[in-house]
Amino acid sequence: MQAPFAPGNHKHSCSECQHRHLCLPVAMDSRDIHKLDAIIQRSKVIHAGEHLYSDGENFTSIFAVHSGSIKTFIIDTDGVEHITGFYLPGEITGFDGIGSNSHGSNVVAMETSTACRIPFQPLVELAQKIPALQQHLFKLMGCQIATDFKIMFSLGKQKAAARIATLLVSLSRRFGVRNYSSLSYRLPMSRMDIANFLGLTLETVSRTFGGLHRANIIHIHGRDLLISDPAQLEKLSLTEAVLPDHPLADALFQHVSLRSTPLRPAHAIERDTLRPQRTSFAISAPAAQLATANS
Amino acid sequence: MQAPFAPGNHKHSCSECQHRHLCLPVAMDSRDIHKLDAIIQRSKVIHAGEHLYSDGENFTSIFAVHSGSIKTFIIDTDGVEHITGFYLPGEITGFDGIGSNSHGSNVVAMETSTACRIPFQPLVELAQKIPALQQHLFKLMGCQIATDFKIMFSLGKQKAAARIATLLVSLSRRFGVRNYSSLSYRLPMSRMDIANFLGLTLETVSRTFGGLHRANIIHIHGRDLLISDPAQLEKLSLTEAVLPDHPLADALFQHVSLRSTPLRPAHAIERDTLRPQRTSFAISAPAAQLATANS
DNA sequence: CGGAGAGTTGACGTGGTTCAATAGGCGTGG
DNA sequence: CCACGCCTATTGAACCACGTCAACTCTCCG
Repeated sequence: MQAPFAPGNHKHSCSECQHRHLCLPVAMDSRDIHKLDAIIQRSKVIHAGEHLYSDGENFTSIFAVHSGSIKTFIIDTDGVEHITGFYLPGEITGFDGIGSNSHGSNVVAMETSTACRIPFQPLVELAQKIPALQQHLFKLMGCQIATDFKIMFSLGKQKAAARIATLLVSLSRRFGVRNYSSLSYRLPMSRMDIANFLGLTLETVSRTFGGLHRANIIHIHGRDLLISDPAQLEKLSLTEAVLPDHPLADALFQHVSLRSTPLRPAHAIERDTLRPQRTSFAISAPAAQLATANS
Repeated sequence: MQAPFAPGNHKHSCSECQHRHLCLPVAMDSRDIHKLDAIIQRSKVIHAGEHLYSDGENFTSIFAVHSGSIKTFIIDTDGVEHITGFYLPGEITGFDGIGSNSHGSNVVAMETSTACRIPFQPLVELAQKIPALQQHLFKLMGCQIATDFKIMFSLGKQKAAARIATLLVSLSRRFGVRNYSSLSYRLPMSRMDIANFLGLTLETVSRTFGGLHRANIIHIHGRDLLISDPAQLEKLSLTEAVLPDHPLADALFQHVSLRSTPLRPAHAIERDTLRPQRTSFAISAPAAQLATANS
């Protein structure tokens, strides 16, 4: 299922890439970028469910998402999967394999995507000559670690609603940086993937979305999301737990909602406010500043 | 509470350090190590509860534990702490600050410890000249990321008993690599810290220890631990969840244990088998191979 | 000995899981 | 165009692993 990379197949230069302000090229001036181009292998299209690399493979490369979206996950001895991250265009993954020289994780596309393969050894040798590139690689990995710490906090301390709010806010910021709407986007992943990543079940995710919808914080229809109260969502994402006497508790929690508002069915939302926004976030748009940490 | 570092205070060389085979020096031959010595600031003693650095401080350095043990944690907006890792002698922490140039986490000593402060910018400049050092830094950060993925799995998917088994096995391996007993050691951290790190409560940790004790997998008395059935512990640490019909379920779970063995009190263990082993793991012992990923 | 902090144990509540049934989305084929 | 199947998502109800609250005990240390 592998090897979607045509070696030496770089029709496009990193200097023209729409994600050059988010990805590796930020660390390099124009005359150095062609050295990067000489290393990087631009990928063919990768369809939903196809692997970029798999658990146990030798570590040779890191990967930059070019379009679409991917997820990374590890598999335990029983074959249980756990998703460790979602990556959007311009974000880089695969660093976890450096330490042991073999990947301990898997990367698969969540939708039709493209990714750039960056052989690590040549990259490291280039970084040896270009201090700014070395520095940037350290920064990228540092960001990954800082992000992982936040995810750990979420998994360890936050309640379901806060975990989901955290994820939505993270996606919101990252879409925003990419010049997409930060308040209205299409979730790249299924409920199942969200649940897996957040350490919840699909049902809990579904119910929590319902609660956030009822509380008028978000409007969600399938994977189409509209954040109608970003301030409240942000607030939720920062809390450890929502106390039962919180003004939103009625709408947010199952145990309370049963004895409260009968509430319209979740699918009765105004589709017209949502649909026009439904641009597939796949490609295009000139990028902005340096990416904030992913998720 | 800060600045325990006397600048230029390096009485000892990294080349004589007992952790040179685990720490930064592994990447360098003897003639390069003095360059490291010129950068590194060996610390004064840091007592339990004292900070190496705190949330919000400018990022300037990473830290290597020299003796004792430390924990890193982040603090959310409500002041809730979440421990993100425990570090033993020879292990390095602080990488999370690289990306944003300011620390997003805190490091405090769990017992009287010493640590080496490694200013990052000089280190990076040194790495620019010494490829093996650059490579090793990438490896260290890669290991941290791979480790974080495993912790995420634990927090997201494993039940209390499996999380605790995972932690104990991790400590076991890391003590083993440092030439301490891997089957009998003293926990460097409190029940509260374990609970916090694993996303549990102190009470659940206590009960789970009790269960593992009753199942004769471990013997624990306060912080003194004896792993009497390493194979079972390892097995537990690999499972997502222990099924109710598992042979050990009787001893492991509260809900079952209530209707099962009345069990002797936890403190009725043979203290003589435990106490002689109770060497504070603080210092000494020539180290072995390259450290496996921490936790 | 006495007081404080750490750890254990019990009883009970609850957030989230589990199992199960139902509903919507979408491609295929008639 | 609708019918059908398949997959994803929603909703409901019962259960349980863990959290919460509250004693109580042990250990350490002055």
